[in-house]
Amino acid sequence: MTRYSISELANYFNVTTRTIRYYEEIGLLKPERNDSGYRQFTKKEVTQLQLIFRGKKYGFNLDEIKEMVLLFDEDPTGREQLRRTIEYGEGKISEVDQRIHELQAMKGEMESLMQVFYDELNQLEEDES
Amino acid sequence: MTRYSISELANYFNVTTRTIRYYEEIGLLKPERNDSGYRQFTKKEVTQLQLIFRGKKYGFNLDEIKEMVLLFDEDPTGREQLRRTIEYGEGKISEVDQRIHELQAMKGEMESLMQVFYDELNQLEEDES
DNA sequence: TTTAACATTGACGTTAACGTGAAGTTCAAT
DNA sequence: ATTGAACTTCACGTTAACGTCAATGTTAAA
Repeated sequence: MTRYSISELANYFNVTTRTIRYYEEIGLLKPERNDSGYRQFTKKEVTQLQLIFRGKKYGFNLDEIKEMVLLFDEDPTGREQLRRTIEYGEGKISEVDQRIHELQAMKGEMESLMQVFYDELNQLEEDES
Repeated sequence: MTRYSISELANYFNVTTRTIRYYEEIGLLKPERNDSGYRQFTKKEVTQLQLIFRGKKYGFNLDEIKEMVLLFDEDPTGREQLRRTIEYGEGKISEVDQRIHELQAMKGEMESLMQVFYDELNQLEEDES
């Protein structure tokens, strides 16, 4: 199994090592250590970091992201636990869906604001002829 | 023309008056004042605040939002200025579009992560019969 | 006309998300 | 064996985006 050092990951994700250490500090990651105390990252942490940076980019804060990461980290055992996990996960997915819709609304708004400028420009070009 | 007080707007947008004052501090708003120095908000500021809160919700910081607000605030006069404004605006719109796509990707990823839980639950229900 | 609810400007406090040394340890290469 | 790069853990510093007083002025209603 491939192991990565902290600076390899920092380079890959274009962040500093401090950022990754901070994520461990607040419980977002729990990488293994080797005999001398160095962090050993695996594919699992890479996946988690991907989720983290995606989430950050779209306005979720680290506390919300933590909930998501932990959700997909533990395996819920037992029907009831599974059902709760699924319910929570569906809630998060519909939150994302909500954001998509509002972003689309925002885009529409910006486009209609732009329309004013388009009209003005057309007016100017017409006057020229 | 209808005028609004600072607390009317704060109530409407569900923020504190401090927030709105802060937005004026950093140049996001420039409301008129009456004789006694009270801020007088009009429809213009309402529109700007709408843009601000939308933007914030979707990961833009106040500096980026400031650029957008100022963009739709000034009337660019002259062909060249107008063209540059349109070009900039289109860039911003495609940034929003980009975010929409990535959010959709995120949603897809979360759904496939959930699939694992669905399968496990089905497995458990089957075992029961 | 006084009282309560609003407004104003400072100005210092707070929190999230890191930045930035310092002081020491480990490892790979010369 | 030594050097330099990369790692470790403190621990204090920084910035954005407000929160939270304090001291004072304004206004509408009783």
